Amino acid sequence: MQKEHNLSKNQKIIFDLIDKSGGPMKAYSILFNVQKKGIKAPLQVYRALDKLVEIGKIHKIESRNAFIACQNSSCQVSKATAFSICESCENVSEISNLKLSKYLSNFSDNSGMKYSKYNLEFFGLCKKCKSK
Amino acid sequence: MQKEHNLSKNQKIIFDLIDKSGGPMKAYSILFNVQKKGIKAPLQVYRALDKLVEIGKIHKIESRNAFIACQNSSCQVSKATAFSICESCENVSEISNLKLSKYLSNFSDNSGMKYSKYNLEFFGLCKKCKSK
DNA sequence: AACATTATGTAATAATATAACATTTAGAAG
DNA sequence: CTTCTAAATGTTATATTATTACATAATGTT
Ligand SMILES: [Zn+2]
Ligand SMILES: [Zn+2]
Ligand SMILES: [Zn+2]
Ligand SMILES: [Zn+2]
Repeated sequence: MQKEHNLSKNQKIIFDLIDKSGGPMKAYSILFNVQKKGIKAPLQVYRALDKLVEIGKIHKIESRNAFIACQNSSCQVSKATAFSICESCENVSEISNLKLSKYLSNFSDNSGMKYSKYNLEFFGLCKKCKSK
Repeated sequence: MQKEHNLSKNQKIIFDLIDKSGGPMKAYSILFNVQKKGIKAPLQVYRALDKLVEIGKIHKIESRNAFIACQNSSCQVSKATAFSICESCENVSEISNLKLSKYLSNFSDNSGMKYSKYNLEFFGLCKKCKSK
């Protein structure tokens, strides 16, 4: 089970916005959208984002510098993330696949390194974009 | 086999620098290092980086906004990349593991999406940093 | 109440990346 | 060789993403 976190005021505003958007959002787009709620500065946004990432409520899509609400309810997801990204419409969704996550969480090579975290991004064309 | 690409002047300067560094380099650090060779503007660096990424001579480490020379000689590597990143010393190395790359290249879920590319980043502590 | 931790507010600035436009170089085609 | 085209370069300006520094306020713990 995921630990319950009581989000602070700014964290809640920003999480709700991202969550409702249903897709990835960029920091300055978030900023623009929450200015009417009193959040005026980039740092306020980035601080909330940092915290939300830390507790696994959102994830950063590294290749896009964007943030998406976690679509997964299981534990550990913030340390083991996988996404599919459409290179045409930029639709992003979180992949929830037990076999994949087990495979990657247990992965080890001959480097002597024990991995505590991974992030995987798949790229391609989504159904819609493929049929165009 | 990888197609031979004749690198242009700027591309060669920048590739050689990254390659010799042995690790990831950031764009503006590259810029600083090649200014004595006549490359004066960020765009000159980014254009060379774009091309080098495109042809697979370097890869971008998305979580670090840094670029590393490909340590892999096999084909298709630019569409199927995996890295291990030490969160303490920031050492990065490219993972070359046939089983892993086969597993991921063949991965498909129920989204109806056919993936043409992926990038995987593992995080942890390298041998050195673990023993400190 | 005292203390520590977390969150907030604000301004300035750093770091990363692209747009727009002019020019040059290198290949391919005739 | 000449013409055409694609790729690469040069330059200036600007857009986008993210952090530093410092002051204050709210929250939780002992
Ligand atoms: Zn998630
Ligand atoms: Zn699409
Ligand atoms: Zn490679
Ligand atoms: Zn290390």
